[in-house]
Amino acid sequence: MAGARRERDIHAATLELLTEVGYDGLTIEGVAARSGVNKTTIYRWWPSKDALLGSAMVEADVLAIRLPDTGSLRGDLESLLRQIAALLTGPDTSPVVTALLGAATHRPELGEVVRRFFADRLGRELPMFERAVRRGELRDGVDPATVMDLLAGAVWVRALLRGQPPRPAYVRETVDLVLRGCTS
Amino acid sequence: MAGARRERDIHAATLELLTEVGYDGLTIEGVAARSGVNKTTIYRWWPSKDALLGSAMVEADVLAIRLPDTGSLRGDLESLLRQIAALLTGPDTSPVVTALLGAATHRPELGEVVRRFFADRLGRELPMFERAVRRGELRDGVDPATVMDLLAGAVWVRALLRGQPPRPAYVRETVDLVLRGCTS
Amino acid sequence: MAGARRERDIHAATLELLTEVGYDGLTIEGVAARSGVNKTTIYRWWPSKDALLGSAMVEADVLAIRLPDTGSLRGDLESLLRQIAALLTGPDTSPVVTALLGAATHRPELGEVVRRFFADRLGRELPMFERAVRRGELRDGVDPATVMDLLAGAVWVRALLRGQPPRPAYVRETVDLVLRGCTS
Amino acid sequence: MAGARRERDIHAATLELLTEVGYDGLTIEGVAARSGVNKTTIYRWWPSKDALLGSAMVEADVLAIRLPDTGSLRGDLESLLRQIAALLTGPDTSPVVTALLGAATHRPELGEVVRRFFADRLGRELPMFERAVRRGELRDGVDPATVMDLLAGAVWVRALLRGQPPRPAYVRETVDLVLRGCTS
DNA sequence: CTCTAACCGAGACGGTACGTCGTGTCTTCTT
DNA sequence: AAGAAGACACGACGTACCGTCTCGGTTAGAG
Repeated sequence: MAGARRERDIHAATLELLTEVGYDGLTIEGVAARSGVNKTTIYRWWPSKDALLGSAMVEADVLAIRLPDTGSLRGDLESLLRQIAALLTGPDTSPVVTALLGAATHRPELGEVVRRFFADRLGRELPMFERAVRRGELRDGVDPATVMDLLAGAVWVRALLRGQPPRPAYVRETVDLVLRGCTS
Repeated sequence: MAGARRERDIHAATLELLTEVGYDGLTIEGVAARSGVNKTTIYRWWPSKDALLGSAMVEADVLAIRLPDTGSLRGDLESLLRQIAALLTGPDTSPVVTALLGAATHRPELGEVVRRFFADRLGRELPMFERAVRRGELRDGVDPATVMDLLAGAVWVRALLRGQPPRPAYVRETVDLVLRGCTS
Repeated sequence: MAGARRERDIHAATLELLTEVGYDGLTIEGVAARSGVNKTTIYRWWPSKDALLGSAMVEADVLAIRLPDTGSLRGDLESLLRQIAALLTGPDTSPVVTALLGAATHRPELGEVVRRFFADRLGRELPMFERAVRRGELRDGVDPATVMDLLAGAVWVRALLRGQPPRPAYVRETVDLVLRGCTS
Repeated sequence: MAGARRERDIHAATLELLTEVGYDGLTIEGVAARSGVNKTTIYRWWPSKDALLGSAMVEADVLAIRLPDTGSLRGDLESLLRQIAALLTGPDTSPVVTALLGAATHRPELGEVVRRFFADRLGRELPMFERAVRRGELRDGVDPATVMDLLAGAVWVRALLRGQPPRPAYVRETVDLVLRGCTS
């Protein structure tokens, strides 16, 4: 049963190299060399580069988001969005996150990791919306998932497809627009 | 200046292979074999797989969107979103589009293609918003780019990150939510 | 000192595999799998594939020759040669024997096994020649070792280097030629 | 059509390494490194280690034998045998020759090389026997192939299986014995 | 209607990484 | 004491593409 003895070393090397050389520059041989482990050892435990990346990311909790509780939905959403924007643009996190999300579109293995993560995060965000409903900040019939799609999607499009880091003003603007739609 | 005599063949083979075997399965050698052209001929004209892909996609106008004019902003936006959703999920288009957008995150060359495309499309969408302003469907101070970020981003997140094809009801819901925010 | 408890199983598996897949196809891992023994167990008792092969062959007495006593040197030699030819060409024995003799040329360990075997067999053949001397079938000054070199060598060259199985007529011819030289 | 540009380098490296590290120590990667050629280049032209070895040996004419014409069959045969003995025991040639002959027993590809060589050499030796017949040194009904089998086989058995280099006295003894059988 | 420049095919190559197999070693746990 | 179980470093395997180079042909438009 057991598992790889040097798993931590291997995961660490994987993420280091990912940030340094990017998804395509990342090779199993490179990870082996960096982690001081033999190539075959990696193949023993992970069937593919993607599987390795996936487990490294899960273990490292790369996409971790602190769930805010600021007292208002507006504050909570702005906090969330700023964190997402930081993940997508921060020098440390951006290579890893974009690699993951980029590859997820054509790599079933990583797609699954991402889907699981999004489902899980949505579950953890629900209380935020429940608090908002109790405070009367949200009219009935608004699906939290849709709200998160809109806001996270906007930041994502801005940062990665338009190539414009989402600044605080932009975050406020999008949250404001969506919140108006959620109350009116 | 000129250009490759067999450019059309090569572009066609590129897109065919892209849909068949995906971004990573796509190789210059494969394109050469499929298009009946020698490998060196491809290298003569395109410095990289991404450059080739980029030019093939531009030429094929893969991301083409018909700009609607339905008489109402709601109708226009729903039409746009449905088209985007179709691109992201259609059996013919999805492999190409996701390959492009996935690779764009870590491939400067393709990122540039995407950014240019988005900027251009936004420009072509502006008249739609100007008509809406004239019709009084949009309060002042709403940035069309932000609206498109929100809506396109939501569809994108749904389709590619959550793995749930955006159905018509979802499209209506998001447009409704955003439009409420645009008028209130 | 002791010895492996499962030595017989291991030896059996070794020879089976040798006949099935040949010298180069024979692997320690294969022997372990076939004999139901752990790889480390084999390494505990034999330092190398060759050592294992050597001991398996010695134990199995693969090169065993019945020493004939037909009443005449001609009959004795023909009997011996036929046995050698059978060893070199028989479907069961040939893979083992040729593996051993082939490897002996560049594997000290197996070379030693072979040399010991040849020396031993010569010793057991000597009485045959002594009987012949007593019967006056052999002039003085003929070295039995040379006679055996000539005859065994001829069969060996035929069978393995020329790729022509030595037929009975051939055996008779060579024995006749050498015997003429031994009496004249 | 063409062929490998660096064929000579590769063949040279092959034979050098064969003498230095033996048949089993010889690797394609080693040959590539020694010859300054890339591994794939070797695989482009030779499907296996054996094929490479075979062509290297054919080209190098490793088993070359000068055909003597001393005026007597005895002289011719002694010359031949001394050459064979030298091939089998000389510091330069022995590794190559024993590797070839050892591997020939279980490597079809090399077996074919050896068989072709022996057939060819026998053809070139025939005139020697025809001269002997004309001189009356050979009775009718003696097959030259058998004579060569006996003599070459004896030297071979001595050198490689008994591990005793065949000295001149031994060569004379075997030739004498066989020649007696050929005339009586 | 040629001639010349642009383009192409072919063949060979050095190179990186792949994913696999087998080696021989080591430690720990089980009879 | 012997063996089973599992992890490992290591070396080589044979393969796929990469990107580059040289050489010799083909094509097609400008003179």
